[in-house]
Amino acid sequence: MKLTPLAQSFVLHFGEMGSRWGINRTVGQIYALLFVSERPLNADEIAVALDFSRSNVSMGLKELDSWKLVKLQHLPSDRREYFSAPEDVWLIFRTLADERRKREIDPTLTMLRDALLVTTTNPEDAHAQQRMAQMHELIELVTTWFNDIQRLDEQTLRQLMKMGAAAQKMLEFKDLMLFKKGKKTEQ
Amino acid sequence: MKLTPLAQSFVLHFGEMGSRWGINRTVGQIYALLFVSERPLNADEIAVALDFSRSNVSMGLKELDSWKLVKLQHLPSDRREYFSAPEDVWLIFRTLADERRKREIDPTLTMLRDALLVTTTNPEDAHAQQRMAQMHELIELVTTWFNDIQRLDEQTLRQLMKMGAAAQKMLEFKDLMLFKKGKKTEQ
DNA sequence: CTGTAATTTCAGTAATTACTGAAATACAAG
DNA sequence: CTTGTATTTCAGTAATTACTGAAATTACAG
Repeated sequence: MKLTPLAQSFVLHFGEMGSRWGINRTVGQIYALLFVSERPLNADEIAVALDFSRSNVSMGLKELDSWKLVKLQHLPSDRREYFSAPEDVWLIFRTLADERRKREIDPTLTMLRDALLVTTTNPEDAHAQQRMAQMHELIELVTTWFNDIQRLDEQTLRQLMKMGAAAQKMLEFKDLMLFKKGKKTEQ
Repeated sequence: MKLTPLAQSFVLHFGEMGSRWGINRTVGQIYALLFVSERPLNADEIAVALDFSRSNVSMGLKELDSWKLVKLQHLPSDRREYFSAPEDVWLIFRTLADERRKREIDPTLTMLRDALLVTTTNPEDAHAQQRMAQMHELIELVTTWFNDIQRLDEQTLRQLMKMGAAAQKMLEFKDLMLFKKGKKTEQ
């Protein structure tokens, strides 16, 4: 298995970018390789293509698996495990977003909620709590919204995004629609 | 400068979470401290409060500055520089999102565009390019949209987000509104 | 079962990243 | 200019994280 220069540069780029996230170089490269590959690859093929040790590949795949980013399958009369990235880039995006929320946002929300429950007399703490409340509200709002958006089917999502700034215009029309008709106003 | 247990746990949490991003523990803690602080702090105060070396604080502040996340000011008849986090959490959020886009998304878009310009005969490369095109389209769509959304003023944004899943409902009404009236349909 | 191929684990080591203290620089005030 | 205080830089070191090869474990065909 030899990489073409095109695939090579894609893979290397993802290795670099990987480091800018929490994800490491190895994992980034492995995923990039699976992503552009025409067919599922087994661990040895990956190790050869990227020139990593077999065990490093094993650990990388385990990591990707924990992110639910790889599909695992077997080929007829071949005991080895074959890995691939999902065809659907939207699915990949959602999976990534979900997993990152779980790991990077949820713990913070929990911490903030706990901190806000503490009763305090100290004016310094009172201010800190006020700040935490602001942060909590923002995060909650953004993640809930993002969550809602994410649930939409791809077609709708695509339309929604293509509309982009038109969203504001829609909001101006909001009152003309169902929302204000007898229902209590938002915010 | 002595931290209360409440501030302490907030600061420590941000140190930990920092590592899950690219940002390091020191920088995370410094920002958390500035965020909850009632008043701007100078570098020495930060060093004492967090028990870091003065030079480490200097580097951390430099890093935060490169993210445009801190405000710098001087107090009357005090030569030292005082740092603070913006009051407005939305502003912080936007700044963070902008900067992350610049650092983590834009380089990838550039790489993808370059890779897609390469003309190739190889069927392996053809497939790789197809995959890269999918990825490129997705990223472009999501970031453009996010960009548009971000430009809205806070009030509108807040409404928009509170509506959440109602967005889908709005889309169903789309055709009743201006959009289809003589204009070419999207997508 | 047994034997073999596939995979994972893990202790040791390499590589990277974070942090410190000392020295250099900046600059306001006399 | 000189002095004193604030800040940054940077070389060396500490701490963390990534990676490897060997050994252990697992999977499964015969």
